[in-house]
Amino acid sequence: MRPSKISDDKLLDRLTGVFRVHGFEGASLTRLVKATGLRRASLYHRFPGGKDEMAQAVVGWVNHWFVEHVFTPLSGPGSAEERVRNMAKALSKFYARGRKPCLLNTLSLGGNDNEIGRHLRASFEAWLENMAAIARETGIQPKEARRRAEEALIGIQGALVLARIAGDHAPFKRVLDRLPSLLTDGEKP
Amino acid sequence: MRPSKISDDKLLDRLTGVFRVHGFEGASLTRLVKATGLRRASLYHRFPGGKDEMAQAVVGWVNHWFVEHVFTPLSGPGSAEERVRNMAKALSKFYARGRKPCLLNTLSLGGNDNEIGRHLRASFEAWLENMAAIARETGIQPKEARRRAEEALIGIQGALVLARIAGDHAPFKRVLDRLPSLLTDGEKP
DNA sequence: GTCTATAGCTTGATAGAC
DNA sequence: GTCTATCAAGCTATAGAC
Repeated sequence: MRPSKISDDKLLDRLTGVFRVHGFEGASLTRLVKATGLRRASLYHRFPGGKDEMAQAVVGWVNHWFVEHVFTPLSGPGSAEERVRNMAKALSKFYARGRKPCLLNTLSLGGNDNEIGRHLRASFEAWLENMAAIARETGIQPKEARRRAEEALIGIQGALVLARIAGDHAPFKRVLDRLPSLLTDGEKP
Repeated sequence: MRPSKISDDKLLDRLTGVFRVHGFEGASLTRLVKATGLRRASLYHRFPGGKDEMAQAVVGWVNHWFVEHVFTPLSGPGSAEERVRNMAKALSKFYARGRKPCLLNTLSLGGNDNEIGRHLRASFEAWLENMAAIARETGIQPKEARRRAEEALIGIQGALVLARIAGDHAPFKRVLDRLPSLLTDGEKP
């Protein structure tokens, strides 16, 4: 077989870029082709299931990125506060300091009672649980830990929406900066 | 001329329902036709500018709804706390207690450096400013008032995203319940 | 594995009858 | 003001050469 023009990793990265900005319906084959440098038929060779499979691969790829760069460090060595700071750093990178939208948000457009929707929900829940876990670890009661994890996720998602609509990226940074105290302190923030 | 099958108000309400769920690209003429009960050509008779004009009309209509049901009560009679509670009530209705997405979020998909994007930004800014104003009114310093308004908007938008993806509408209610203390108290929440 | 070419459907939009 | 009928352009997907 011929050599690949583009690695799986780079390919998924480019596809992700289109899906996270345009959503599923807006991610036309034409846009995906332009973003990857491959032709239609080549994309279908890599993803025989078509656009659906591309979207699923993208969700899996992003989820894997989160496991590696967000969840794993969160349960690794170092103080709880330090680990949350590392998560915030990773998130800042993934969202380009508020300039790139969240795939979970844009891909869930149009309702998500489908295969992709289930994947999105699972990723979302894993993220929530990982944040709640580190909160519990610092002595916060389970219910309150869950509440704080939800508040963290709400802040992140809300700030990304605000960044996209208003073009103001400062609130996103503010939210990230507050994560350590939100997720590790024993007192109400 | 023949009698209208559907009033302007109801028509815009149905169109809004499609745009807020599917975004601009996902709001196909077929979906708009099904939602309104009108045929393609009839929709074009009402909106000669096509889908673009429909989306703009929807944004204007929602903005008008907010002016009437959210902004005006916010600067009306009653205590500041009471007025914020009324806003929360109106928001709860507009978003169906977290079950309906925000038009500002879904319509801003794909970037908003266009005519509609400018309208979205203006609506968003007006909302922010109206919340900051009531905060200032209760003695909060301008900068802090702005910060609180942003936090309120972040909470609302983030909770709506969480509701859509996770299917959990409790956090949205929690955010609304906290609005009065967030926007009117003199102390940090 | 990538390419050109093409099929078949859906989209946004319009013409013209009533 | 609403309708049927129709168009060109865009869409997803596939066939087959290299």
